[in-house]
Amino acid sequence: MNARTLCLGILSFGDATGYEIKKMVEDGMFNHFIEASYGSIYPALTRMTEDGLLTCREEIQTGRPDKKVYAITLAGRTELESTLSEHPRDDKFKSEFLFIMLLSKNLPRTHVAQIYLKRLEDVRAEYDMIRKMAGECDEAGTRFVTGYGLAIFEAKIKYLEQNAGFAGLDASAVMESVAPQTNGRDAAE
Amino acid sequence: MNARTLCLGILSFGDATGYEIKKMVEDGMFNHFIEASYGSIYPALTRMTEDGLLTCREEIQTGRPDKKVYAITLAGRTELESTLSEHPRDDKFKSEFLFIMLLSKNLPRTHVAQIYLKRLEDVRAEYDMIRKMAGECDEAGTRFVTGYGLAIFEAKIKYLEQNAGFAGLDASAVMESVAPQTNGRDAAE
DNA sequence: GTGAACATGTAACAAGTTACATGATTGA
DNA sequence: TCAATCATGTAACTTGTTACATGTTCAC
Repeated sequence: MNARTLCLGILSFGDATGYEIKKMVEDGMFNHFIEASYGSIYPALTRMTEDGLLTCREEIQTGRPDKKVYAITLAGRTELESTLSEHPRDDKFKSEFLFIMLLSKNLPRTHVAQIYLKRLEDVRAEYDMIRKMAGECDEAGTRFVTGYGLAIFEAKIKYLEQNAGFAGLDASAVMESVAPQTNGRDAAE
Repeated sequence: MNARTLCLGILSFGDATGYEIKKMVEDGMFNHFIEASYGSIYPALTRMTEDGLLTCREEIQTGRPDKKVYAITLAGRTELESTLSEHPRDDKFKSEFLFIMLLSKNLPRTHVAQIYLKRLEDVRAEYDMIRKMAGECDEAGTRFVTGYGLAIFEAKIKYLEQNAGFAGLDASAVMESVAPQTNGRDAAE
């Protein structure tokens, strides 16, 4: 999905600046299945405003650049719906981690174990983030996609925990250190 | 991961042609977490041979272009190990399907249901493919990565089956049609 | 005889990333 | 004082995709 459609879709939920759109795909609700950089967002926004798919109102600020708040137009919604009516392409999944595991027999054991452990931590962290987002969902679409993310990340964590032996780690090494005050994943469900 | 490392990694398992490498990432063991096209594989192979990371022997064939069988050199293995010693980047996951589901409230219901059902079928098909591959794994690395794929795809299928209501589908609509003679996923485990 | 599989390769094109440029404010 | 957050934007670069070019054999 290109940057245009992405911005259009996010703006269909409500007005936003380029900066805010970036935040949403970076640490927001959508981070687990979308990505985009400023270098693709800003040009897309400018271009679509010229094309009449968006309107832009400038909010003057002191001490920092003026905010450009974008809003989707009727033409924009039409365009979005037309794009969305095409069949979605297959999900794209690329994993350097799996590639390394695939070739791990030729790599130093400690290195593999280290990468494995870090990956497990990263996956847990991302899981917790999605979980936090899921708590704030008030709408069917967002609930569905965060639920999907949660389901996949749970499966990843479980698999990594149960197959730690592959990386030469034992069960105790992959146990999650339980945070003392906040209740993590385990207690919350 | 770039096309160079990809080819190097696959060739570390054994000699292969560009065509064969493409097949492996297209319908082989690696298809669920890697992708590459001829346009990136062939130039990478040529370039790396020039760089001394690969050797190439030509097998003359009649009626079709000569086969170029590539083999990794010692320098190639060194290069590969050095690349692999860097920490892997985060997995990349992009889903147009989820994006459509996110925005589905503004889309025709029948269209959403149709896409949902097709996605479920596609995911099941890909699951079955990985499963078939998994049966042929004779080595720890390949077993690990196919197992990982299986775990994720099982989670996807389960989630899609249990949340079919979101797309306005009822339970009977998402039941897998049981093939009469071959035993599918359900019976085999 | 029609399409898929086998087999390699290039060139034009698309798309997005990275790094740079700018600069105030705020919290540790 | 140092890093992060807020805020926008561009240009060079990397990377890979798509489509084209070529041609045989085999199965349906």
